[in-house]
Amino acid sequence: MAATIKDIAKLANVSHTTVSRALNNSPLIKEVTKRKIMQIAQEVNYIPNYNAKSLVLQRSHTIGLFFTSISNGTSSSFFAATIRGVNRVIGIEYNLFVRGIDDYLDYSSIHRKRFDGIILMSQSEADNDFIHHALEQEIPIVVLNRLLPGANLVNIVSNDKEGSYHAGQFLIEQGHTQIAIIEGIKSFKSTEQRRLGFVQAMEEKGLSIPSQYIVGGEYDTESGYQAMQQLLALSTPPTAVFCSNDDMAIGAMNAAFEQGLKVPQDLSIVGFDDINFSMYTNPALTTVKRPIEDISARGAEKILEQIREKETQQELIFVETELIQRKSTAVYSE
Amino acid sequence: MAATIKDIAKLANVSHTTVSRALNNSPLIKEVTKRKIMQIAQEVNYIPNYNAKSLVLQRSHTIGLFFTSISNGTSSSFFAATIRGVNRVIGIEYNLFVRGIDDYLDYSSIHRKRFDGIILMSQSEADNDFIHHALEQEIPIVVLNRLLPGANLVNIVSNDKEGSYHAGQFLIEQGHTQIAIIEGIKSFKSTEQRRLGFVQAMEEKGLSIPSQYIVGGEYDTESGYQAMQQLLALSTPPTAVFCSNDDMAIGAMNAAFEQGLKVPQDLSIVGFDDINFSMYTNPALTTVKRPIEDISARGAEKILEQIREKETQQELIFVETELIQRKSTAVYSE
DNA sequence: TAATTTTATGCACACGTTAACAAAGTGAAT
DNA sequence: ATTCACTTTGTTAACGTGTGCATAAAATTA
Repeated sequence: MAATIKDIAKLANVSHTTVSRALNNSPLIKEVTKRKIMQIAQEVNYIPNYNAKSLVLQRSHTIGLFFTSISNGTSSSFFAATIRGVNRVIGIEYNLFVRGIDDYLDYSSIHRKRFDGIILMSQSEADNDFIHHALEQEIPIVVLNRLLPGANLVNIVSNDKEGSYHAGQFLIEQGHTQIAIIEGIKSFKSTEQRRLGFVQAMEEKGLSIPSQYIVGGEYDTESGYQAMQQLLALSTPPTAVFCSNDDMAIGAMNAAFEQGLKVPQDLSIVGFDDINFSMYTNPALTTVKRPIEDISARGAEKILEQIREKETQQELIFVETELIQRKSTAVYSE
Repeated sequence: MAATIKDIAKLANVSHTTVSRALNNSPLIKEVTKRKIMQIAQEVNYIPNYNAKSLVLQRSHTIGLFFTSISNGTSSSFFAATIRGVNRVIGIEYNLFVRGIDDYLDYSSIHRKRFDGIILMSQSEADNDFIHHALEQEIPIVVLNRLLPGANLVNIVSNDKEGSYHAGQFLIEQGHTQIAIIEGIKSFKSTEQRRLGFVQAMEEKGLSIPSQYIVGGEYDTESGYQAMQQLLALSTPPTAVFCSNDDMAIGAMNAAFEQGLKVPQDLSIVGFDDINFSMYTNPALTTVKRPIEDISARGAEKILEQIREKETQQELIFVETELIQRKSTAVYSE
């Protein structure tokens, strides 16, 4: 059915090698022949067989975009932004392959022949095995979102620690002293980074954080809701809460409303990420913006670069975060 | 580097043919040999080369998940839910390939050899060319989300018309008579269906819809916000608004708040989709639930079925929608 | 034991492409 | 005209796997 280079060869009265060369624009072929062959290829609607190509060239034309998990702890907006960013950069000559690491029982199917390169949106230390495997297989890899100091790969991360430091600092500047934090999934690196930045801001100003003011969440809305309920049940509830992501901040806001509290008059709330909806919550959410889509796009550029240049580079790229002040925070007043 | 069946053949002192058969569990091979070969394959950590396999078997082990567009008009939650649903069903022996149709200038690279099957989350009539192309290439395809009557494919759609009919009916039952609709992207089929259902509800009760009460949006939050501004600027603004999706409903709510209106006391708002956040808006959004993830999962099951049975079936599956009553709607009171 | 059937294995080619090497053609310099 | 260099094309094998057909080995039957 579908035409092959051999079919074209017959029509053009040349060998299939010549056709192959012509189509790959090899300088070995005379211009006239080249044009004739191109012409015929057009006419028979020739489409190269990528499996054959991949087999002989030992390349897959596939880029793997992996997440720690697709179903757990990856919010929709985060997930979508990542794919959008990568998709923007990767041309259609590449297959874009999307999976969660936790779908794999073992990594034997992850190897060089199947992936020209891997982009990993990494959220958990549990990914280390996967990364190790990829490096072992000598698959070019860029890891996004989670800092891996010293590893021989391209690493692009947002400066979460600094971001949450600014968030904490901001709340203090607003006169708050009773400030709580709702954390993300325990095993996620981002959870740790965001706590660290927050704690640093507190300590610098000599504020202590009672242990009841540090409460765990799961990065989803429901868990933010529950965490806030917990905080509000305390004998001295906080006057401001820093949430480790926007999803939880939205849940937290709801819990506050349910108790009849007003945000920001009675309670200030800060989120993290600046997802699409943050601008449209009521009140609009003050949050730390983290440019996921850009990070992903840069990751994609980097992986293409590595594939082109056929050498793995080591690089650490920090992307800055930015505090977006909206309406969910206010100056503390007794 | 990586072991091939020939390597195993040498180690086992058999031909590569025997190895191939053994690994494919052919009944031609003696149990003992089979076990021996399996054993060795394990030891050398054999991984089949899918390019070679695909080349000879004429199958790609790839399932394409296509969207009308990845960047325009596809909301994050919708996008993520779709991928989650498909991902849940498709085993890791398949490549899951994700792309937007609008990334393609022409469809020459979409052919049988490259895709065992295609799942299309279709939103626009502009997709018809693509569908036609797939059918022509005899690629098994299931189309989700958009009704294609009579086409020779599996078609899974939510009953949007009925859903919005119920939404309209509900608002009328609440005593509203001045009801507006904020529509989605013009070229999207869902836009039409949702309008149709809504209009039907109105007409059945003898309510007319003034043309100013039908206002266009783009399915994103910002456009819902603007559309609502438009409505509120009218000399007689509506007392209830049906929004063609939740994203726009959230934008609309914000516009209302900005004008000092209270939802639902001054204005009732209904959305469509029941995205994650709908439960957490303030007030929580009354909306029509559409089970995207389930639709996608069923689509994935269907495509696998078609691939297994090697015959394209024609089937139309309707998935019911459900009105979820929350707090953004109230009985009309003058 | 010989003939026949059944079972297990191997040979050789195919899938569609690229590439090293060989060969033929072209033109210029001697 | 002969040699040489260069340009263009063809021959052949290779990538890793599956399969029709031939064949060898084993089991069954006569």
